[in-house]
Amino acid sequence: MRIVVADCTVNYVGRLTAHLPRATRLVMVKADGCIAVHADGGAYKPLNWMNAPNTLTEEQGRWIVTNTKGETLTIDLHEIHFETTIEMGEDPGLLKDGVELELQRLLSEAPEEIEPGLSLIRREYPTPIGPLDLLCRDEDGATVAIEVKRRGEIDGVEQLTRYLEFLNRDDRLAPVRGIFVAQQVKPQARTLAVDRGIQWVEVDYDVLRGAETNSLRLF
Amino acid sequence: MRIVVADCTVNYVGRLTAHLPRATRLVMVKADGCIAVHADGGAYKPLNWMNAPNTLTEEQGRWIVTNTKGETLTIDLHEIHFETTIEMGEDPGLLKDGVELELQRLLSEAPEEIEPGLSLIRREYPTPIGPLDLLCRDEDGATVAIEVKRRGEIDGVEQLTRYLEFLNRDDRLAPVRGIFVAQQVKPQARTLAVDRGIQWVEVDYDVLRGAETNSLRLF
DNA sequence: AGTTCCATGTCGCGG
DNA sequence: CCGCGACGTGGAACT
Repeated sequence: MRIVVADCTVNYVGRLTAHLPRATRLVMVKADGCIAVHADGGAYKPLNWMNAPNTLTEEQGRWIVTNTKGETLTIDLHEIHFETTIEMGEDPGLLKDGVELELQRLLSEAPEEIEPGLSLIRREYPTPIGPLDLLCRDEDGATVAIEVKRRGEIDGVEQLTRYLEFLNRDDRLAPVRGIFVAQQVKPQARTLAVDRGIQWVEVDYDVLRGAETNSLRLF
Repeated sequence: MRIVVADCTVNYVGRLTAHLPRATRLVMVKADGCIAVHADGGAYKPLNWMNAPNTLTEEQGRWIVTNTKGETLTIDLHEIHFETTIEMGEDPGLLKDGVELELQRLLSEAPEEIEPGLSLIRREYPTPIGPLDLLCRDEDGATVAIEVKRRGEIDGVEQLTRYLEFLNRDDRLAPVRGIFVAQQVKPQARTLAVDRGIQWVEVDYDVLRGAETNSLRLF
């Protein structure tokens, strides 16, 4: 990794046009070739950047970075305050736990947390427009399509609507009703869901994990 | 800005749980207090981070960063290879040009570029599911709902469809027809729009800017 | 390569 | 501060 702190002017021309007036900033060049220009504030996002793969051309005090999509990042280095290059080696990578897939797994093991009497038919039920998160049966034997999100927004309701349209054409399943499940369902998503005749349910991640722990304790 | 290159182990507990095994990485602490841990690859996004505002506690070889939401980032620094602190001063900020809002503004000032005879009723017209970009009246006095995108894709057509559903329930406005406007309308979006009885129009950003310049020249 | 969809999304604006 | 939508969204998984 190469680190340069310098007074610089930056211009980006590509999906939009952006300009950075002269100031002191950190320019970071990673081993994969990606470049980021950071100010001393403003969260982790750089002011300007160019992802790999790209081509870096170094002229007299000017770096020109281009990619295959015809985007260009030009960095004029007026005065370099500091520069170093450090060998870091491969990174073993990040381990994550607690994202949407995990929520789906927990719910597939405890569908009654969504609605009493609900039982799982299949997780990731395949349809021509993609897999439905959970296909269930309710206590009356009717089919229920469930879309799981961490945060429930309008997009998710649209997605479930498309699944329902398709599933209701299958005579072996129809009529199918939908439940939109999320840790938090946004007001607009609620409005749209109700308008479409879709129920929405909020679930608590910690409660679900607790439920799992409890059921494991039974063994 | 403080820059530390070190062998480190990192743990994040918050919206999810994440763990980084020991390896050499760059730790960046900005003036506003935000912290980012970068590997030597993987685009501009850090492996782990904590935005400002937060509290950094430094113990013996261990940094503990917490924020008001109860999230915690723990960085164990096993061996520091390099460290420096640099004063950068305020950044004058980024100047952008060519994004959606600008396009919407230009069109609100020249709706006839979308369709001859069109006049603006209101920009950002409020509806229960969000603001409609432009509400207009055509030369016959009929209401027209307009959704503006930089790149016209299916999502945008879906969005306009939802607005039309709601607007057409309002007797003071109905019947309302829709026009989908973008610099470029993708084939799939065109198909869906036509299928829904929605017109689509491509506009040229440079022409719109030219139109603005011309109208300014009249004064 | 193109498409779809998640994300500790982040960011900015308006209520 | 919350809600909402754009973003040079980025990035990964899958076709």
